[in-house]
Amino acid sequence: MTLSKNYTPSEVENKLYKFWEESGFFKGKVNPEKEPYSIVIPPPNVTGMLTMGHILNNTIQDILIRYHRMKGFESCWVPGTDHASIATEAKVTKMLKDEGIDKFEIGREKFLEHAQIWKEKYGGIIIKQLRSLGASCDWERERFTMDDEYYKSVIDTFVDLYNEGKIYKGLRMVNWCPVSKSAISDEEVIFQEVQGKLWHFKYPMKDSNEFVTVATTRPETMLGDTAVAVNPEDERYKDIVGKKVILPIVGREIEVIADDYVQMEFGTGVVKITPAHDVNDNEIGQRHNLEFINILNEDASLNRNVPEEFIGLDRYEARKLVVKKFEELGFLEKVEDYTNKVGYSERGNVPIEPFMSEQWFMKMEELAKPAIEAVQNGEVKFYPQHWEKTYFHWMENIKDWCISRQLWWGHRIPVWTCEETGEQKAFKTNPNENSEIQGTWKQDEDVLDTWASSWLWSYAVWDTEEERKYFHPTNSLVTGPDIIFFWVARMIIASKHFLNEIPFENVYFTGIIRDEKGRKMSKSLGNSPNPLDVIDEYGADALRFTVTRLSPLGQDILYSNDKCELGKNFANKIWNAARFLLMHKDRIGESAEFSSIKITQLEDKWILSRLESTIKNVEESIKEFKFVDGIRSCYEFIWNDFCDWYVEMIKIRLYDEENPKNAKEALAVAIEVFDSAMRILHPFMPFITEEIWQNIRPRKEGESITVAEFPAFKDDLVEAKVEDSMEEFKNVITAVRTIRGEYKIAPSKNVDVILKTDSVSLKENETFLKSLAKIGNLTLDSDVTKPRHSASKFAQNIEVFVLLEGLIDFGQEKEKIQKEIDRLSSQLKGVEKKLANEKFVNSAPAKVVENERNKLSDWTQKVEKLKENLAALD
RNA sequence: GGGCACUUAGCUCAGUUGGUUUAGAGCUCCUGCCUUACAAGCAGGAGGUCACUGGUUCGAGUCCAGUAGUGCCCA
Repeated sequence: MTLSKNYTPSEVENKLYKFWEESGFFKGKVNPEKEPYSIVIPPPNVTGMLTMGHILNNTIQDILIRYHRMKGFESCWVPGTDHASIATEAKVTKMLKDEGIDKFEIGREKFLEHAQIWKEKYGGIIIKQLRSLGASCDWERERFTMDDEYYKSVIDTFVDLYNEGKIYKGLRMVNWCPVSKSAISDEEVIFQEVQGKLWHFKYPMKDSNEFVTVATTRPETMLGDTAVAVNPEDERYKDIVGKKVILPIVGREIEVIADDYVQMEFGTGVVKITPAHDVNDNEIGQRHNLEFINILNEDASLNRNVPEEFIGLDRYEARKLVVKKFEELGFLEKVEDYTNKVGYSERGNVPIEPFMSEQWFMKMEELAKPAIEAVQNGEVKFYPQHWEKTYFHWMENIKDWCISRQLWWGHRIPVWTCEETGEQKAFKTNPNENSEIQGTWKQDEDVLDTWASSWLWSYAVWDTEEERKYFHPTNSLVTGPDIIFFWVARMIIASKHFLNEIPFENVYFTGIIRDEKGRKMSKSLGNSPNPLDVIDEYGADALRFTVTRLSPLGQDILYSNDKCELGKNFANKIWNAARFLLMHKDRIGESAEFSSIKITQLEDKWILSRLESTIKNVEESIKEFKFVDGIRSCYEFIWNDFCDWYVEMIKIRLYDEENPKNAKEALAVAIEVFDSAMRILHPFMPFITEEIWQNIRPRKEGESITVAEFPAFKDDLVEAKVEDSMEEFKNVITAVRTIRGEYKIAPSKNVDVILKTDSVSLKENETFLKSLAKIGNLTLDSDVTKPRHSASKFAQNIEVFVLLEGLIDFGQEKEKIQKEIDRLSSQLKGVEKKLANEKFVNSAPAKVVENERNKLSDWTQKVEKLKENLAALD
């Protein structure tokens, strides 16, 4: 068979993925014969598209799952998406609006129908996109957080917690998103620095000509002020505490109160208090029994609790008008530029409003305890471990969770109120359809926070109880640290509370993919490449290789498309190595049977030894989640060991016309090794390894590398002596090549070389030396003096002399030798100093001291020889 | 204000429990090569007082403290 000179990923990737999926290699089922290995995907937003973040995240999951599949685990990777209440509802609302349909006019039922249609049509694109990355998910298990079964689990969970008394309704201050007209969680509020103003307003004292000056960044909220506060320690204001102030514009009398919260240094030391529209003011309001005046509608326009002319104004219009009024009244003292941090709604991308509203809350403190322990005692391990600190800090200061959202798309809160009796109760099924339950019941209008559904993900995705028991706890979760609170912590809480099991043993937190300048990738910056375009251009394997290679444990990644060259070049290198083997196979005919070959050649022993070390490295790296090390190890083995050295060495045997057996055996070993290399690399680069694996040897119909055995580490094949001999060999060749380079000897021209050594191994491998270093006459002699017309170099302790009659530049040669003498001498001083230090000799391990002694004798000898060589040039 | 991380070659990063000659890769750069797998390649080379200052130690890129800078999280 002939392969094209360059690897073309597009020609193989789709074809292979189709083959894998149709063959059902990715399916996981309960199999008592095998140990399970399971992963649940962090469900991407159903409205989402594949981003570079997903690429990194899912590549790592795929490495884990493919590796364990090959190791013989019953592996199962469950894919799916979440329903993303706010994001989806916003999209559907907008779509309807564009069609001239108002959400509220059509009502809840109709809206949900539209949403469902939208989801079927446009949702979950990302799941299809993951296939082009090579992700080996069990696609038949694709889950959605609003699937019937899953929906039921979420509702059941709510009802159970409700009945345990863990859920309550309360009037609280929440983060209100005026765009989605819903509460959002603390975690969905993004603080951004904003260049704003600090307005200084004068409030007149009642029955006096005095004023107090307050500073604010949000003038419109003054319409809801119900107090003015000073610090009780503040001497300046001691006498006004308890007095009344007339709130300008509104005309309300409000009191001056004293509270520790007020910072004397900030502004004038007097602050306005708006208990219904500021978190801190809210607390003060509670402490001082202040009136809570809500001045906002759900869309952040002003409601009827403000003077006539403000009613219905947008909050920012109202701000302008308030400032204008103060100016007119002469109560605007000054305006300063001021930078402050404003909370923005992650979804609506507008400033949020602290807003008093009736919401459902979950009591978290008790629930969190077992989840804290699970991480403390190592049941759940974090990689990198330092994220534990963040986890503990949040968990130990956990606040009650606002789980209601004023939306329709989601799990509707199953709390019902009896119209006749007013009784409130949670039901797992509609009480109106249950003849045993009396009365007419009306269900709560709100839906649950999306995370209150995805927190069951680790265990609610399994089909049956039997399956869950087999696959759960899952083995590893791979996710971003940005959702450590949203999701990771809550999954641990849910799983511990409901099953008394951990949801996963390991959590691997990926880094964040940034652009070359270190900026986060975002739509607005336009610095976020479309992964599908990257895959088209470079291939999925190249992209996988690149993100893995650039992604040390827990570190952010500075990514740019051109870095995929690295992976593309590697893929091409592998491709050509395979091509090389196949070309020789065509020429030579069938190779020998590997198992029948007696391995005697140095390079064969060496490559087999290196292969084993590589297997060991890769396995350890996967175990420790150090994927960079694993892929680096593969890269070095294939490129440096196999291609640069091994292939070059076996060429001599492959072209051995006199003894065809040599060629067949060499090819057999090479193919055996390469076959293993493909299997080791497969979890990282699935496509190219499959394509080559299929071609390198005859395979049966339907056989696949995805379910082939991962090479088992065989300790006895690691041979230190062989590796040492090979190092010596490589060093000699490099020394000759370096001299050739220094003296600009044409690559086609042979040189004569003398090696001052009695190395048996070198003697045995003379042919290779000659071939790889382009040597004409080669002499190995332990008892030789430097020929005058030669350049010399040390290869370890072997002196290498390259005879350069007529070419040698004595001046240059002397300079080089002198430089080397100087360098070694200074090194020697350090060693001598160490060895002269009694403390060192006494307290350092014997091995280390021994090492230093060896250095001393080696280098001393070398320096002597160099001096001799130098003298010989005079 | 509190916490977490990071700082090693021009760039992106490795560097295991402190001890392996000269702190390693890749990219970039320089030199020479279309050598019968690969120019997306081959061979060779240059390039670093490991952010700074102290400390612990016989010995520090590695451990500790402080300083500076960068990034993120929380308030």
